[in-house]
Amino acid sequence: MSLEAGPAGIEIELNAAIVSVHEETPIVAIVEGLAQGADRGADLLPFGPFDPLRHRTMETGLRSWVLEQRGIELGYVEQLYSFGDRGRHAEPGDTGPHVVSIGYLALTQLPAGKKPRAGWHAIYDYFPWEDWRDGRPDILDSEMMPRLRRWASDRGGRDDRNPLSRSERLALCFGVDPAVWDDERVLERYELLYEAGLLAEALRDGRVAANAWQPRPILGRKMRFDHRRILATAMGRLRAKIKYRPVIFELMPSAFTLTELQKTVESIAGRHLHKQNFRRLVEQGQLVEPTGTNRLTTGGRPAQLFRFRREVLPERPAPGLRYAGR
Amino acid sequence: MSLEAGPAGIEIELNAAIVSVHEETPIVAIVEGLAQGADRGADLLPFGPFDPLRHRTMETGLRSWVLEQRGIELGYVEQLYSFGDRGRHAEPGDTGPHVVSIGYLALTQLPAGKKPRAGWHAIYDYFPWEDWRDGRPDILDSEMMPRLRRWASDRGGRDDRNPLSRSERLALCFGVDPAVWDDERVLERYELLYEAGLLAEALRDGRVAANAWQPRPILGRKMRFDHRRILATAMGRLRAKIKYRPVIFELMPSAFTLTELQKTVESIAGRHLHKQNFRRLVEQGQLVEPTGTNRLTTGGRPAQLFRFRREVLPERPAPGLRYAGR
DNA sequence: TCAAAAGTGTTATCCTTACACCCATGT
DNA sequence: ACATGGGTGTAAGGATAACACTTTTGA
Repeated sequence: MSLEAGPAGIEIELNAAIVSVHEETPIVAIVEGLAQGADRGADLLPFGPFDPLRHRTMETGLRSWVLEQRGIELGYVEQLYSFGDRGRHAEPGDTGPHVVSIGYLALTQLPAGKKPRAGWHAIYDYFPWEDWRDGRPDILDSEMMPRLRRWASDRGGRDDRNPLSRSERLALCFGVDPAVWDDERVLERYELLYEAGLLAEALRDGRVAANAWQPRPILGRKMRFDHRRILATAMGRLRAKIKYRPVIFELMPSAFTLTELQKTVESIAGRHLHKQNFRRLVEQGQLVEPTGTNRLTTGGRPAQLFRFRREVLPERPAPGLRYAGR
Repeated sequence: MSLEAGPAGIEIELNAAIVSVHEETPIVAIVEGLAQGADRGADLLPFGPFDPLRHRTMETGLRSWVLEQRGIELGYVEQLYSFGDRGRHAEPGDTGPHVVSIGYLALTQLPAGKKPRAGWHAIYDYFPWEDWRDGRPDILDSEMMPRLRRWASDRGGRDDRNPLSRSERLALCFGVDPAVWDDERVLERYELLYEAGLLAEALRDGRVAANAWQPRPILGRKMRFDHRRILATAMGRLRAKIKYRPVIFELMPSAFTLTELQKTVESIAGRHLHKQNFRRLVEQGQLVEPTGTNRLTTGGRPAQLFRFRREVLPERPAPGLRYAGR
């Protein structure tokens, strides 16, 4: 897809974080270990060029090559962010066109009953600190917090251009002291880890020199370039969005039990929810309606099956108000 | 900035919706009436190319030409969205490189006491239906709703690929019947108006033929290309954001009264807020602290002056929760 | 003393959180 | 019968929404 665009030519690369949930595990479509150069062996998100001659919009372009490459017909697709950072993408000595990356979040269900083979990977393998369903992840206290605290007290704890001090940011992102862990801040945590030099990709970008006190700069499974950043953006956006838009149903089959729905939300949110409150929320949000049938294979009492109630969309103003009416 | 990139060459255009508030009126920086071709006489947002050879990131590029062009040192800057639609930008017969537009929201204060002369314009002149501070805008019932209802019942009220019917979308966007007016849906309203052919730019894009029953397709002040769309995105994002991030203080001087703060929020939200509830919100959100001084020129009882309490950032998880703890 | 705007007090209501408990099935 | 998950009732606490009222200045 190299178009010989001259020294300052620009190419658009579309990157897709295609998210699904399989057996209570959020997974993402990847291309395994094909990255070259400094990122050899790292995973990639599916990506492709935007060719304005073939596709009217970037989203149709993305849908089309995802279908070709992976055989996936995407439903929900949302643009996340565009990056144009020089040096981020290029190999040393690279003279090719400059690449602007545009990240997308897509949600899909796996073909029912199909086990995700190669081509998918558990998202929390890339962000082990984000899954609190079995309590606070050990890696936080054993590997991360000590190094982060050292980073926070380094250089006077201040960075240029940032109104917050390093330790304020640390507290905010990682829920220290008065602050609490906010599951939506996936990207902010990723960026702080990147700045603090705790991620492999920070080294390859030459952003942080390998320090004596940072012997193991690799946290989580390796991923190429800014692809892990795009995935972090996707997870943060998804966690935020399920709170005020019914996107979770993009990840559900057409009929499901309330427990299955809750488990799916929990897998995305990375934490447990209170059963009854969750049910009340779903119920009084009028998000679902019973199908009238039961699931008998629960291992206990049979569970009612529900379906998504599309009518909520025109009905409710979408929760999430702050300042109130008058 | 034309780089001769070949037939399929791509250029990145950065567009800035630079928003401020002057005397309870939200305003935006514009370039007046300089658009050419089909949009002659329409206003433009400030824009400039992204040159990866000069700027490491797109945001620094944007900051730099905004400073050059307008002498504005931007504080808060946020990327909104990237558009690559073919035909949207080009003149008929155009053979130049394809342009991908990236929209940004920036917030700034006017130099104190300075009247915004040329170069700024009231945002609600572009979206007269968005300002509900003096009650429901007349234009809705006199000009818009009749035409929108006709559009909704046209063609069986259904569009391909959209799960909602036209009248459902109309109700949702414009607060018909059970639905209420949601101030955040600025972009959705804009897009619906565009689809329904009520905006001048829909005609120029050839999307909607001029119909007999649509004699006046011009609502609001004219703006070039997709610039009004970018501005709509910016307003929607800003209205949403002030509810869970303290960005409103980017629009305030360093000291202000609570009433001034409320008026500023109201000007952005496009509606009135309950005085006391607003104060309680600010107070128990611990967003401000008294400076100890008063403003005596209120026209009535002097008002306490406050300043933004930066410490809220590390303290509060940022309001806006949906599913709850445990 | 009166207009104008700042700044409370108080209540009804709803939503959130969490407690504990009951129900229907397979083994 | 009992283990296993499905499925409720209800009450305490807090946030919200709306009432109307008092205070302090300038003219």
